Amino acid sequence: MEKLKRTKISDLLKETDKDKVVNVKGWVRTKRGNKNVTFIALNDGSIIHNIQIVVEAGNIDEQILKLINTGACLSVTGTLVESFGKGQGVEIQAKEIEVYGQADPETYPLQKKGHTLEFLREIAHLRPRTNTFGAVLRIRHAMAYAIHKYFNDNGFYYLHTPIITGSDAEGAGAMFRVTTLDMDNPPRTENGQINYEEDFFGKSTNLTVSGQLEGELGALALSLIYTFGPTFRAENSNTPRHLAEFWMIEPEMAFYDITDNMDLAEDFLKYLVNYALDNCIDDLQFLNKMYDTTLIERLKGIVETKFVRLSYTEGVDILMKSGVKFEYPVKWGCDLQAEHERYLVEKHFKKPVILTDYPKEIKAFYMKLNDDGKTVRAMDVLFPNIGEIIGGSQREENFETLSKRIEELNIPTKDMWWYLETRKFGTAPHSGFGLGFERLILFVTGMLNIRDVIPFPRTPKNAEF
RNA sequence: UCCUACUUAGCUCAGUUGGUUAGAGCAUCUGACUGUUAAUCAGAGGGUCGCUGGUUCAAGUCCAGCAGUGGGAGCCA
Repeated sequence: MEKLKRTKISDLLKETDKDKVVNVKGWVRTKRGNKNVTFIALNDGSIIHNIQIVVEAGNIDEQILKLINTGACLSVTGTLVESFGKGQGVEIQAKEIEVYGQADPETYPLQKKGHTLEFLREIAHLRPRTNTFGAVLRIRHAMAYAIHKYFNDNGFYYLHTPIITGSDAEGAGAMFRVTTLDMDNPPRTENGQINYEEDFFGKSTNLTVSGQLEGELGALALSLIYTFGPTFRAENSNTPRHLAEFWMIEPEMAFYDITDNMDLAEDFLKYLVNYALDNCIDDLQFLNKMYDTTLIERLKGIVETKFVRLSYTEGVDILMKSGVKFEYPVKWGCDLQAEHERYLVEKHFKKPVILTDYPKEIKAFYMKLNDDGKTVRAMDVLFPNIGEIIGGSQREENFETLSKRIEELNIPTKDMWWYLETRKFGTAPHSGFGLGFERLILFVTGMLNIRDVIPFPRTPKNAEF
């Protein structure tokens, strides 16, 4: 007899052709019933919904039924029928069940009842089997796909920037060292320093903190590029918004000024949120019901709202006139604190805000200096609840101005000669920004902790899974 | 890294002024129930009270140190 092919539950629930024999495989969410009939809710991760398996007494060996508990993996063959129970449209009348893997109910940690997200973090190897993580991971996938689709459809090329980098002056934070030297007995130079000339690359290397500098090289050849890859920061940050390993999207565009850059960022974010609403509504509805009943409303709001665009100077003005007593007092030149950003986004405007033209002292060396000589063409996109979701700028394309900034900030140029050469040979106005992928997923899912929107979070003191 | 709160059964949590045998709900196990919807009902088992030390006749409870986790801050995406 020909082997019956497995049908995904997502397809079965759409099936209109009833009374046919199908095979379904998945993991048991709940089992209940009496001595005449047993009901099994089966989920295969293809969709948030389960399919109900109905086992009439006598159809399946009782010994096999006994092996089936929450968490067990089954292959079920049976007839797809319209359900005459209330909770579902269709169900499967089981004819044959093979138990692929049992799950001992005494030790299997996932119960039918809800768990706290903190507990689920301790069992990151099993949490994808929960409704919540299934929904988050499917949305995460959809967003990754939508990012590639958006850029591809708009003429951007996907540039793969290196994970291992030889420059340690990218200025975005502390780095993880990459080495093959024997840490117990490293080679030394004459004055006792570790001799990285004997290391794998013949120099000291680290994991990247940003693909931007290499991204600029790509943009100054292909015009429109983006990167989408893992990024590493060895900062001892313990917050619900930071990871030591996270994914970042960094478009870089030749011939874009700061306004073009803002237009792109706004259009891009709206496209992604809209994509989630169009393609992930089942999962969003689940999250909306279980975690945040204003989620879908808020997502729709983002798509329809025009983001506020405001200079740093205007922002400081609003904060000073607000009469609010902040823990950190505001004055022109200070870096804006979380409380300041939150006031502007959540209290004053109640919508996303793009802040521009920050004082040069509080921003990175590569940002283009404005004519006033005091501010740079930076732009931060601030979202409600999340804070800074995008940071970007028009880049300084003038060789002399850039060299002077690098000198002022005492950045070692030895490892960055290649970056500076782009300003020597056919320099061009260009802009770009970085979007933290997990922060986007936080916003789209309504989750509150960044550790719950990446399958295997890397944070200080945590690399178990 | 700083501030702050928390850590008691598999999970979520009570636990009074320091005082006899540390409780509940859910989960698990056993049984009942003719179609259930995180089924229901009855019964049973289940604890090194985060770790180390201290105070005391007596510590889950008070004190100190350490660890882990949550929240806030800084760094940023």
